[in-house]
Amino acid sequence: MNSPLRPRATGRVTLSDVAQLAGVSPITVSRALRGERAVAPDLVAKVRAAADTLGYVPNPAARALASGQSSHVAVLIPMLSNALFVDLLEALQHTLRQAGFQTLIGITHYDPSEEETLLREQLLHRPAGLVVTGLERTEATRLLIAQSGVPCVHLMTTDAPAGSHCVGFSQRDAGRDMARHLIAQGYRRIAFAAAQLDPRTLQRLAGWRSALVDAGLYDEVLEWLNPAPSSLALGARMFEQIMGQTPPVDAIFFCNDDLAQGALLAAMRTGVAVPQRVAIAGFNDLTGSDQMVPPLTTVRTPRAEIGHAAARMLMGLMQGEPSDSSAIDLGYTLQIRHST
Amino acid sequence: MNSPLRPRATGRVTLSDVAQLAGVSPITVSRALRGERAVAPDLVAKVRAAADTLGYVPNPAARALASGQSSHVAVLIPMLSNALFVDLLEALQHTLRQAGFQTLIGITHYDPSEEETLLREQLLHRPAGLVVTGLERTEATRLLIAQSGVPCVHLMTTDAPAGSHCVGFSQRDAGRDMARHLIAQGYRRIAFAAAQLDPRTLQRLAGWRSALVDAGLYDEVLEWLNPAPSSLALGARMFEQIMGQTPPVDAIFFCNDDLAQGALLAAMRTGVAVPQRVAIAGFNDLTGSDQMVPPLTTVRTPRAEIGHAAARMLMGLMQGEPSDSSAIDLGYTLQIRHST
DNA sequence: GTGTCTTCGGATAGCGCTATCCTATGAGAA
DNA sequence: TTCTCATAGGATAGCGCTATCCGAAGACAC
Repeated sequence: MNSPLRPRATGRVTLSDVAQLAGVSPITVSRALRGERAVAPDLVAKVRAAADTLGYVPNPAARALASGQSSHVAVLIPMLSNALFVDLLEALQHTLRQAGFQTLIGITHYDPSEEETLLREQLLHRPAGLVVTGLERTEATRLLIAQSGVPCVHLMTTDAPAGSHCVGFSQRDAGRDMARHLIAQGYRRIAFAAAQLDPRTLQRLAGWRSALVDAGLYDEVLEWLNPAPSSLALGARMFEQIMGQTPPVDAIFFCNDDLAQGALLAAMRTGVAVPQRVAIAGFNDLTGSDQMVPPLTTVRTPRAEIGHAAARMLMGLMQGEPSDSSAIDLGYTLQIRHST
Repeated sequence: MNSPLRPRATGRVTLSDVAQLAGVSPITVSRALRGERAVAPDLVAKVRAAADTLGYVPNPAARALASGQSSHVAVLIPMLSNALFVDLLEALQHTLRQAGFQTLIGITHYDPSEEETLLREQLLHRPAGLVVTGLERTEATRLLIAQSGVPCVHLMTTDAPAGSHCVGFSQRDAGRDMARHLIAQGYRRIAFAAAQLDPRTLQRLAGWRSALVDAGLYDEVLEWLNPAPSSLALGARMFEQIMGQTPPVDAIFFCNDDLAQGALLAAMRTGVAVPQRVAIAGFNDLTGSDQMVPPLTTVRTPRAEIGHAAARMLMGLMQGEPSDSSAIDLGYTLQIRHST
């Protein structure tokens, strides 16, 4: 009596097997298992039991083909060598995985055209959801996202344009608050040193600038902007350049901890006393910043929380939860240590 | 005349559209595009042209369903917060992407049972290939890999069991060579400090041990093993513990750069002269190690090369390239700097 | 009792591709 | 000439699931 009708070519347990065992039609099994439509409770139980006995697992490819939608979520982030995004990604993936979604990671290297390429590739796979970083992208990319109809969440920002969804915090406010902290500490020539110059960095710059302008301390020669990628080595180099400036700066706010750590090490090498001669502040509170000598003052950003929140928000959108546009602001905290 | 037969529900360009335009049957299009079987050159050209005009892109789900195989490669690595694996992954993904494969990343957190769970999940998606880290895993995992029939490459190791494929270098030899370097430098009480205690760390330990035994310098109290995850903070803590030991050690070989960097910072905080009072060596040559004060002596490991080689090897296997078992040894280089 | 509406199980028909078998054609051997 | 046999295109039949339409059965009002 063992399924004389179906030789079952691939050897895998299919929906029909479960249906046969449970004594219902395949479509009922599909519905019972997905909870897609009302199915009588006793039938659901019977189907579940049958699925368990047979060890049934749905075939994602078949599901994707029939429904026109995969269980993939494409995530586009600038870099994995930035610990910030690693933490974010782990949180995101963790939450999505529990709901049965696979995470596909694309690394844009801060390049909008690379982002566009990656997005096109990912869209072919009809992802169920999309997570992108920031708001700056090519017009074509924006259009692709909009026209694809795939729910999309933007990371690391809070100013959502109409119809879009964000999770992050205000980079600008964070930059301003750190600058204010330095001003409150009595520093008067506070440089801002940045690399990569991605949009979020520039927002921090804007925040720093507004604080300095408000305090009447702004001077454009205090802006040190370098488009090269961030690294400890670059931080060290920039530190040495900035220290050569006259009149001398008494504090440097680096746009991220990598640069700040490099600067701290350079200070040590060259015997510059921190924070006596010059104060140093960073951004992100990466691992190790608390271990520096002296421990680095920085801005703690809620990376894991952003990841979790983004995942939850996306899952809401994917379930068709209506929501015109929304932004979740998860804030930040100044982490004052001894380098300022 | 515009395809009166096919209302084309989804609106996407399908294989049949291309077939119609090219004036051949769908299966011929499939074959021409994949190069799966001999197709007349002029037909191939015609099909290619038709596909280009229509902007045809294959549907991965349909392909996966029909062929029973997806274009995914599952990659299981222990951690993304370890820069080593980030570099590896980027290289791997880069090479695989060019060949049209999607990379699905699973993070095991150095936990064999988590690896098993992840593998089961991934196998449901019938990946075309599999990349795993190291050789240590549960028996069930090993069996799953073997029975799945999915081509698999093992990273970061060179001693391949029969029928398996590896890309890496000899962790043991690298550990031994660093120990020998320290011995040659005149150090006599050389500690080995390790965290996480994953198999690769233990192989480095074995290498260190053999070098010390050979030199008659081995003493088991020189082994400092801590199962906690590696971090700068832990490196600092271990450094302080080790420095309290009598008779005093004159060199410490840390199993990775995170610990070593933490130790270097701790040395600076506590005013311990490196390398005069104690030499410090690390492993992996992570970014920043050259920026430390003093610059860290370490072992440069070919992470990106391993990623590329693994991708190429896997693609060979996926194309059915016969190969009983193989191992690619990409070596390592001692990176001698001023901390020793 | 009849009509309307809701609820829930099933039949049917694909989703877009590939595996497999089949057939037409022409080359080469006997 | 006749019989292989290799070559290359096509017809057919799914892969395993879900969308969609249908209809039976019960609830409720009039």
